[in-house]
Amino acid sequence: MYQKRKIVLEARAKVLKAMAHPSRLFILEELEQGERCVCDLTEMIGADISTVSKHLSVLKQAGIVIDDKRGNQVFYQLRVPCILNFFDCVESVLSEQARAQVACLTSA
Amino acid sequence: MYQKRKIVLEARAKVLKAMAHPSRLFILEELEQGERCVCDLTEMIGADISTVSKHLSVLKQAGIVIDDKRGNQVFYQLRVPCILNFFDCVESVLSEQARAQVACLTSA
DNA sequence: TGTCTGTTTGGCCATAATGCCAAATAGATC
DNA sequence: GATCTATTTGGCATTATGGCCAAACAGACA
Repeated sequence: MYQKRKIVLEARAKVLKAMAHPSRLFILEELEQGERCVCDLTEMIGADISTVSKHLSVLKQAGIVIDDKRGNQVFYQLRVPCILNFFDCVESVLSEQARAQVACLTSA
Repeated sequence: MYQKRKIVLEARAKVLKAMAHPSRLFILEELEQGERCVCDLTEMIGADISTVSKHLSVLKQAGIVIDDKRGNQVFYQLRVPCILNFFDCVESVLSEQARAQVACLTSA
């Protein structure tokens, strides 16, 4: 039952795992606007450039972004722009949580 | 720039992180069909029941599932069924990967 | 009450993720 | 070639995750 789907589910989990970090989500949102170089993203995030570079490599490894070296800069862009549509749903998880908390408070 | 969105992105990342495991994805797919007790899921997954219970608690903590104790069994169900719509997109990431690999092979 | 079944929790170990610094690499430009 | 800039990689410490076993807990039911 599970064994049969395991390969597929492992592949999906890998993509989700790559997205599951606030800095990487920020990068994806930013790339939704268009390509960005590592230095731009580094400045916006405010972490060490090596840290940002590693985040980008995680996203690249997962197949979510692609890179393009021009001159001595590397530009990253989304490979599959739909990736951010999901957040309507994630947000509904979060707003359900908020609603439940309010309900809990008002009933107390 | 990033600091302003950090809180929101951390919340989203938490939800994604909770989903980012093959057994937990399997659980979500299974719950899409309807509620399941821990014992059912444990048998399907084939891991220790304590392991499955912990996976369920991760999903519950993230607000993705809710539990309902009836008798001495605990039934879990999806709280936000849309959670699985996302996989059309995740699949497109994966199929892009596959396509790129084929392209790479044929050009070699 | 005793005990059986189903589930959760604590403890432990092995492995993976995060983030910084420092060093290596690659292009550009002098 | 020397050097400057942009980026990646290696190394390390810290923390989180995944999985099992054993123990605790909670209902059901004799």
